[in-house]
Amino acid sequence: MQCLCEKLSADFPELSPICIGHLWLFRDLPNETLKAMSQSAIRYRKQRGEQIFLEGDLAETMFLIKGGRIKLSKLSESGNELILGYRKPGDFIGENVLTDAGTYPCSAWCQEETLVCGFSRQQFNALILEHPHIGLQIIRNMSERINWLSDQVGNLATANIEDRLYRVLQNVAKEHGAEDERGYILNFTITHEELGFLIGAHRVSVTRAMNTLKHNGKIAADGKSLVIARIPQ
Amino acid sequence: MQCLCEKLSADFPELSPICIGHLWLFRDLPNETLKAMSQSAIRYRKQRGEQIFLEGDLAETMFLIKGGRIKLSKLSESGNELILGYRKPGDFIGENVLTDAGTYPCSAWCQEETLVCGFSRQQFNALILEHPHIGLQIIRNMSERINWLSDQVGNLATANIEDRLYRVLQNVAKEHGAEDERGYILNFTITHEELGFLIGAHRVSVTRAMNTLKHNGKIAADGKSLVIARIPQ
DNA sequence: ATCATGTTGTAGCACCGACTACATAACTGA
DNA sequence: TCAGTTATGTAGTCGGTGCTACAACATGAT
Repeated sequence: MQCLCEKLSADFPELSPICIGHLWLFRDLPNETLKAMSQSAIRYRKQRGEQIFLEGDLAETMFLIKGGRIKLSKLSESGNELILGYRKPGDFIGENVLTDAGTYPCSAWCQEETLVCGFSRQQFNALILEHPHIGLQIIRNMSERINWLSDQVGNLATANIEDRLYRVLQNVAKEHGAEDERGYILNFTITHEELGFLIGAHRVSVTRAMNTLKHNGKIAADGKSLVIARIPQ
Repeated sequence: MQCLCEKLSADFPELSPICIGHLWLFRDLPNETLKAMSQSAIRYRKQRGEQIFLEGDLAETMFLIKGGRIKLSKLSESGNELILGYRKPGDFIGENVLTDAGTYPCSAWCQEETLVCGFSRQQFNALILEHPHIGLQIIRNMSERINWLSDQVGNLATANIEDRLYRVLQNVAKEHGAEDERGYILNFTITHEELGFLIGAHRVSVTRAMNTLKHNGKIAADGKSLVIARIPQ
């Protein structure tokens, strides 16, 4: 079938196979429904550094990430940036369009060139009511997010920066990286400053902690990638 | 219609009107479906201090809270308890039954006498597929939870204990307490130790912070309740 | 009453980590 | 190739908070 994504994504490096247009869950839908649906969605193709939405914006659209990587962050009242996590192709962001409150609780920034597929509240509502499988998919996705956030809360509550850093690196690598016998491979760069925003620590402290982690063999640089050793058990 | 909840809840103090048995979204369902559904669910009535499930348990059941209050907590690797939040009647817990991983990311403890309604993964799946409205309801609920957790992450990342405490108190009171012209009223007791688990701080530090908050007029004791002043703007 | 248990208040020491400041890479684009 | 920018490394000071220890209550059971 005809999906707008395909036109936009002609030269796009890696693309998620998950698409409202040809999602497996739509296999058995009549063609014209599919077409209507996939064409009613708004597509955005954005460059690194651009935003999808900002914390506090009226939440009127939710998005499915087709390709790229998106950073969810918010501002702490001390004015510092605070990273809530990264989202990858196949993930949904901005699901709280359905909440009454109706503003995004965080901002979404593109870390790389990114392709997303947006749905309005009404479209989204209708979509779920008509195709409950999508609801299930979203629930699973949100559940992962809750797990991650719970983990983060656990992390942040333990004082030690070194441990916090190690665990966050593991989580990020587990979710977004590859894996081999040495451990998880994180193959996109995160600056120390960003890591600081992620674990709520000062940049300088991150640098220190990174060095001791390297020194203790818990992490290792491999060209541009970072190898995070699994916890030996 | 006949709902098991009613039998169990004969003498229960306050009960959530939300019930799979007579949820508004079921209004227009045929009576026998309703009956079958509400009777297939497992009901638990538990006392203060009992658990619904434990972190790491195989996640096979999700629950709708009918009455009472449930504390979600986990153990940090330092072995400390860490409270992720409280859930009230009408909320869902254990939604990650749908995740592949399949273990609960946290434990659920009853803070008071509590009545819950449990559904197996299969029941839950079927329920959502047949009645997508329930899916929507759950998505809304999870979205609130994500907001709370995001907020918590923000809180924990800002170093200052006093601010952390104040904000957590506000959030808890906003969600679970009453409200009058003085501010939010928290009418169930949380010990300083619990507050410590909630903000990831030492009990002694909580006591200190509570006193300065009282001294600065940000909070005030009113018998057994706690009045949390709104931020004046 | 008495005891046991749980909660809150207070003090002092030690230490982690925020912060500032500056040096040294590494990268980017003319 | 050079300058401008961004990322990383290192040092020293200082405040916040963890931790231990103990005292003062409160509550409830026997």
